[in-house]
Amino acid sequence: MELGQLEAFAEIARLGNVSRAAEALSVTQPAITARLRTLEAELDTELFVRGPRGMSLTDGGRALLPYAQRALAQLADARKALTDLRSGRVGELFIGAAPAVSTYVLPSVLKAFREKHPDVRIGVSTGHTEEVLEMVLRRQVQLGVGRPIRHPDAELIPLFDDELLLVVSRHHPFARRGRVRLEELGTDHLILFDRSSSYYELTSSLMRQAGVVPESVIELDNVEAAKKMVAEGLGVALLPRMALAAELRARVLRPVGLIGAPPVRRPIVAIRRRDAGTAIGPVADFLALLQGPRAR
Amino acid sequence: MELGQLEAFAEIARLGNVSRAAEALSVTQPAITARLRTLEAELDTELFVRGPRGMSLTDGGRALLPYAQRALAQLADARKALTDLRSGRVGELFIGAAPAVSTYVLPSVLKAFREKHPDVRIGVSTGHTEEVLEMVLRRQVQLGVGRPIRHPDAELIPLFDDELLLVVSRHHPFARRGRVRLEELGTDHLILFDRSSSYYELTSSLMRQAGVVPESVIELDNVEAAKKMVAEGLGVALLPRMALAAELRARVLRPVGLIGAPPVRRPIVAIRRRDAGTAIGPVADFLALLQGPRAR
DNA sequence: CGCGTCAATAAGCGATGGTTATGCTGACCC
DNA sequence: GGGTCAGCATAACCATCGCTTATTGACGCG
Repeated sequence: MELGQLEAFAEIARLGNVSRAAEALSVTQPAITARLRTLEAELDTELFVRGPRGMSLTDGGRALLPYAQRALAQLADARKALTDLRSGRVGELFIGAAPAVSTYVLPSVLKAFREKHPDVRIGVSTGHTEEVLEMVLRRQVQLGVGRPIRHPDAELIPLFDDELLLVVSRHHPFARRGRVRLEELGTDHLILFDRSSSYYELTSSLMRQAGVVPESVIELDNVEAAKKMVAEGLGVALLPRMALAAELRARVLRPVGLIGAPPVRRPIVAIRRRDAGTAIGPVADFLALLQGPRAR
Repeated sequence: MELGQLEAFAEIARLGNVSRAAEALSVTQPAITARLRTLEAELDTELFVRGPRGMSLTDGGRALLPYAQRALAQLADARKALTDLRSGRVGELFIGAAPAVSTYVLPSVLKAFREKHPDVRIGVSTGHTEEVLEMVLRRQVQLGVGRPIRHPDAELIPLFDDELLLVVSRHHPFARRGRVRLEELGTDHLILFDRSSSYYELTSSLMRQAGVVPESVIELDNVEAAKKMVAEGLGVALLPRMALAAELRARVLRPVGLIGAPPVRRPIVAIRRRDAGTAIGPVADFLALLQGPRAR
C-alpha cells in the first residue's frame, strides 16, 4: 500500500475515470492503471467496476475510500503544520528568563515578536538563572535567557553583553564630569540592589579590590527602587545597563565612566537543551530578535 | 513523502534508535537512514537530533509525529476494514425482497446468516418485484430477490425454482390418491390468492387452457388465509411451494400431483446492479446461502 | 459500420531504494 | 589516556519498480 496508489485510487473515485485521474496527477494513464492494479492485488479486493463509461466504486472501494482520504488529509495537514511551524507563524514560544531580562529585555522584544507572529502562543516564566536552567532541562520552556551557566545537556548561545553602569542623578556633581576614578566613590553613598543577584557579588568585589569603603550603603531588593533613589539624589549605584534604557533616554539618570576600573560586563545567553537540535519556527525567530542589535 | 519514510520516522521516534527501527522494520540500518534523510530533505526540516546515544525528536519531529501516526493508523484500519468486509464479519446487508420471499424464505436464511455474522447490520424491504428492482437500481438495497425482470443495469442471478403446488386438506379425497387430473378440479372449490401476485395469472391461464371451470372460486389477498381455508376444507389451492414448507412438514396440508399438466415453475433470482462488481463480504455470503440447497 | 473513448497490455529505460562494507564520532572503561 | 563499543553516515553496487511511449482491445454512438 503506497501513497501514490492511494492518491490514484482517490482521484479515480473522485473523477470516475482513469485518464482524468492520470491527468490530474500529471502522469500517464498506464501509470495510474498500474497503481490501481497493484493496490487491488495487495488488498485482494476489486475496488472499481470497469464499466464502458469509466470506473465506479465497488462496495470494497466504497469502504476503503474514507480511510484513504483521511490518511491523505493527515499528510496534507502534516505538511501544512510543518511549514507553519518553520515560518514561525503559529506554534508556541515558552521562555524562562532571569528577572532583569524578564523585566527590561523581554517586553520590547516580545512586542516586536508578536507583531510578526500574532498567532503564536507566548509564555514567560521568571526565575534566577539556576531555575531557568531547570525549566529548560525539564522542557517546561523551550528557551531560557540568563547568565551563562554550565550543564552538559545545555547549550549556551551568546546574546549580548550586559554591563554594570555607574549612574547618578542629573544634579550629582559626577553628572557633569562624565567620568570619575573608582576611589572617588568612597566619599559617596552607594546603593546596592538585590543581594541574591549575581551583580551584588561583582559590585562588592570591585569595591573591595579597589579598597574603597563607601560612606554608606543602602541595600534594596529591586532595581526599580534603586533607580528611584539614585534619581532622588540619595546616592550613586552600579546597575545593569539593560535596566536603565528608559531612564538614560529620558536623561533622568546619567551614566558616569569609571577610570582605572575594568568595565564590569556579564554576558547574557540563551539556554537550550542540546538535544533540541537547531531552533526552528517561533523559537528561531525569537532567538534572531534577541541576537539582533535592537535587543537589550 | 512516502509511507516507508513515515513508518521509519515513527519507529525511530518510538525506539529512539535507527538500528532498532531498522530491525523492527526488517531492513538494514542504512536503508532507514536514507529514508529519514530524504524525508527530512523533502520537508526541509530536521526531525531528529543525532546524539551520541541515539536520536531524539526536534520540535519539528514532535509536530510531525502525531500526523504520521494518524495517517499510518488510518491505513492499518483500512486494511482491517477491508478484510472484515471480505470476511463478511461486519458491514451491512440490505435486501429487497418480494413478499413471498420475504415471508417464507428470508427468515430461515437470515437466521443462518446471523448465526455466522452476528455483527452485520441487516435490513429487509418488501415489495413486488418491480419495486425490488427499483430499490436495487437506486442503491437502497445491495441485493434484490424476486422473479426475473430485465433491465440493462441489472444482473440476475438464478437462485432456485419455485413451483406452484396443488394442496388440499388432510381429509380431502385427493389427499389419499396423491395425484389427480387437472380436469378433476372442475368439481371442486378453488381458492386463489393475491390478484396482484404474478401467480394469479399463471393459475388462471392454467385453468383456462384446460377448459376447467371450478365449482366456485374464493379470492384472497394473502397466502396465510388461503392456507388456513384449505386446511379447513373449504377448497383446494395452487400455492407456491416455498410458502408451504411448514404445513407440509406438519402434514396439515397435503400436496397433490397434477396429471397431464406441466409443472408450473417460476425461477427466483437475485438482482444486483451490474456496476457493483463481484459481490464481496456480507452480500457474497448471503448470496451463497440463498444458492445453497437448504434455501427455500 | 466506422469512429471515438477509455482501459489494458507490452516493451524499454531510468530512478529509486536496498544491500554490504566501511568510516567516523563520542562515550565509557580500565 | 588509549582502546573498545555503540551508533549513525557514507560509498559502491545492484535489483527492482514504476514511469513512458506505443499499441491493442472492448464498447457505445452517430
